Amino acid sequence: MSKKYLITSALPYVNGLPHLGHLVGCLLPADVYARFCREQGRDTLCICGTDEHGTPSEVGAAKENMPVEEYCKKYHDLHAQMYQGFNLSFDYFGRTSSDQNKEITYRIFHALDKNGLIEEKMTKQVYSPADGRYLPDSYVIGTCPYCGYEKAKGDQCENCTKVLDPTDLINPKSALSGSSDIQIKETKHLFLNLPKLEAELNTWIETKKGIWPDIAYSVAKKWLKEGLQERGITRDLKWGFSVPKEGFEGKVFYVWFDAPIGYIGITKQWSDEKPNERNWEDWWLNPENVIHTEFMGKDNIPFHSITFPATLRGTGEKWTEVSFLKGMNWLNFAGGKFSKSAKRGIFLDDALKEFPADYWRYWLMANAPESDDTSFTFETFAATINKDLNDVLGNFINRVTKMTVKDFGLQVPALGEITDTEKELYATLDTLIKQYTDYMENLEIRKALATLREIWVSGNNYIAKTEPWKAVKTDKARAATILNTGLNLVRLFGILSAPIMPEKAKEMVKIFGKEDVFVWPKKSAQELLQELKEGDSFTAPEVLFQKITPERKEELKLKYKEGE
RNA sequence: CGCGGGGUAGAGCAGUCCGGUAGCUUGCCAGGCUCAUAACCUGGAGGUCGCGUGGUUCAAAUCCCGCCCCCGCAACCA
Repeated sequence: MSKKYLITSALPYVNGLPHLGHLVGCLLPADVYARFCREQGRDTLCICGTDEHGTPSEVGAAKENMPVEEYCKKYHDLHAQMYQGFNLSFDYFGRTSSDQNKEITYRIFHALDKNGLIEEKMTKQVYSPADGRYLPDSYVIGTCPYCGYEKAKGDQCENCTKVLDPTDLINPKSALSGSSDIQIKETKHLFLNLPKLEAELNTWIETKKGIWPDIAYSVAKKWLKEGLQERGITRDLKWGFSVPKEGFEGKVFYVWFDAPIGYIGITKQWSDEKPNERNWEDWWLNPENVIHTEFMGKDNIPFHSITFPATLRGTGEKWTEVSFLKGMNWLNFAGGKFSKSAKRGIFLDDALKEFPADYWRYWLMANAPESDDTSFTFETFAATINKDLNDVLGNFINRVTKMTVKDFGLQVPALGEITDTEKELYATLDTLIKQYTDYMENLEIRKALATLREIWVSGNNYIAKTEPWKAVKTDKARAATILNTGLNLVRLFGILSAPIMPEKAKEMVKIFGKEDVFVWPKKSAQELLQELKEGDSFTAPEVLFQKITPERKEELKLKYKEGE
């Protein structure tokens, strides 16, 4: 039985709109890899959705004066719409608040409870009568007892970075209402006993050394080294799955308990749509036959490498675990963080208004923050789009098709004698395509994109060497051979670019009126460059890419306040 | 305090695991070509690889020690 490829992107929190950072860290690479896998002919399932429970949703809904269910639906739909705009090819974009997720969450919870991994503890929680709710730690602000910073949050002081409890703060206030009437209440909560699973997790994580990216392995190891602690999985909120246990009425599961379970719940949403042909258990209770690749920003690594695997293992059932965890660093905006509240950075709706999705997709993958944080600037964005997409790729397509139309019309000219120059091209492409495929397979995204670019360059190189504009005057058959090869290159470049730039790739292939379902090339370059035959007709393509002018670049910098 | 990541030509990165005269892209300079989106192709200049004129070694960007700087870090900021 051939393996199944399960691909998940970290679930973006429903509250507010996503920006380029969300896209680059998990959503986009998951899509690129899913496309790659599908083109390889693999049984692929790519799952994503919105993470909906928790205080920020409740607060956001109150602010917009709507019921929290409605609020979440509204933003869920907005997320879905934007991701569609970026051509993210999730097989299902679901919700952690779905009935299916509730069912799976309960199932896992009961199993953990049965295995003695769930414990009750009394905890002190901050209650604000003015807000009529318990406050999460970071919603309490006050003066830091260590450095005197007046706007320290109850979980950590941003000024001195000390980790705090809300009760440490001097003059604590609610960040919501500003009320200083803060009460500490004793309330009972459930905890997952992570220490019991620590040794087992450690053994498992060590098998990932040298396989997972450094950042993923070392963050997981760091947590284990410091020793796991029991982790609260319930909260005093209304918006969430109610806790199915006596004595816990009125409490819900903590968002971080049901959010990763959401991958499974969402898969069940997908399979419930066509229960006769789909079965979520084939994907999630089938560890021997499923390769599960997860994509996420570095903040999410602990949950996916420690907490969630522990949750699944604790059930005693054979759940599919993460095989490869692709953790990404941050994408910053002009040196600082993207920020919703400060309106810093580029949000997805704006991005799509400025440029086609494929421009963003290409830049983000070519500059993916794999080994270190990376900054987005319009300077590098414009330079990359102009050089790589316009000068190298776009101009190649343009020169080859224009020349052919002028000298041979709208038909693929005949392939004549194959010379050493063609053979050299075949050899170069064989090497580069192999390299490109390997990098995609191993999720070395920047290197993959650099190789893709090299592939495009090899086309220009070939044209420069063979000089068809001269050949057409002296040896028309030779010119025909060169342009035949050139047109085949255009089509091949389209196929190879498809996971990264699906729209533009489609346009590149479409001019030959052939398939628009992409199949990853497995033949030799020589065969690949003979798929378009003499006499096949094609249509002259529109100019595929537009340059970003210096004026436009400056406008964008001003508009998005780059450098402020 | 501690922990993790990073510090390599003007800019952005690879190379570090498995030591052997420092590589890629962009930018700059020169040449070629003129089919094409003033583009393409070729060549060149440019780096004491954060610091210690530290240790190991015939040989260190790569291993060891000490230090400095940047980014991130306890769970509802991706």
